Amino acid sequence: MRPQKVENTELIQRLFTVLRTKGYEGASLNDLAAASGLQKASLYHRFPGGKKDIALAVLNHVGEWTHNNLIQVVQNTAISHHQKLEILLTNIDELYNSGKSACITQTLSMENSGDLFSENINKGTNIWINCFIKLAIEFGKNTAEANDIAYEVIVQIQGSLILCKSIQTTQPFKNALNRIRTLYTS
Amino acid sequence: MRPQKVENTELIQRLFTVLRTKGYEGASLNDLAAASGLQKASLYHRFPGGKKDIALAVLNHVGEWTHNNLIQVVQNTAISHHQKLEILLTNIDELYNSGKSACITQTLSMENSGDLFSENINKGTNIWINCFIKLAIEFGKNTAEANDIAYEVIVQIQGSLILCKSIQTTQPFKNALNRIRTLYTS
DNA sequence: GTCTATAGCTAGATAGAC
DNA sequence: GTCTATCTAGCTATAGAC
Repeated sequence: MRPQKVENTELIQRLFTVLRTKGYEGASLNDLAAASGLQKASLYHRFPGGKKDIALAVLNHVGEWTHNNLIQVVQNTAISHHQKLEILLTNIDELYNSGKSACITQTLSMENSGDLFSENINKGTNIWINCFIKLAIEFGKNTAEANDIAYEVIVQIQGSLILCKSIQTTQPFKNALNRIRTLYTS
Repeated sequence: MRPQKVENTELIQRLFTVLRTKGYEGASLNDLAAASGLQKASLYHRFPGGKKDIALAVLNHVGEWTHNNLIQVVQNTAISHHQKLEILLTNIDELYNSGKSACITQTLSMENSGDLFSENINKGTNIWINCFIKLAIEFGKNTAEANDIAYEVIVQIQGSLILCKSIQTTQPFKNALNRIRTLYTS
């Protein structure tokens, strides 16, 4: 076989960037091809199902990120829950570029594209929530409190990202991360 | 002149519904025409600038809603600030269909469409924020507190709407409205 | 003011050479 | 595995009758 022009992880990373900024309908195959460094037809070779497959691969990639950067941190028995919280906040800050980048969940949840990915997004969101519940339990919260905290974490992240884009500053996202810390430590 | 087949406010209301659910790129002129009850060419007569004009008219309509349902309530000298808060919460609940409908700000802020509407969205968001600041002042908060509360209101609304769509329940939005009440009354 | 018809283009997707 | 060339369908937008 011929050698791959662009390595798989790098390829998906580039496609991820386009989809999170332009959205599913807004990102054309020309956009995706240009950003990926491949031609359209080559993208179809890598993702036979076309644009839908590309988006699913990107969502899958985000799932792996979650596993490596959230789940494994919370499951790590070698560090304290305070350390876990700080690592999670750092990783989330990095994922969203300190508030400069949008969340792929938001850009793939319009009605047209939404039907294609809603199940995927639903599961992904619940994985995040369970992660934050588990951490809250470690902080000594009871089940009801832990649930509330976890949902509030998602609200803070998603809401602040929207606000950052709307008023073009990253301050709300930084505030949100601090608020999340307070949810656990108070 | 011929009579209008669809009255202006009603027309914009219908177009608003399509854009908030499908987004700017996701809503085609065929979609917009079908939902409006007019043909494409008739839409161009009403909105000579095409799709962009339609979206701007919809945003303008939301601006009027804000004026009537938020600003005027806060400026009303005949009612207490507690009453104002409750009326605002009721109106917001209605605007977003108790958490079932998305926010137009979110659906029009992708990169492609975003450049067209970012100034409009920025201004609109700031009007909401100023509204909530003013109310917080009436509740006896100082300037810094009032600012924090106002930004937090936006985060709660936007974040909970995203969460509702992601996990397909409206509970987070209802919780958000209660949390907003607590921000003011505690 | 609304309509049918259509222009001109770009979208997603495929065929086949290398 | 990647490419150029191309297909068809859908898109935004316009022309012109009523």
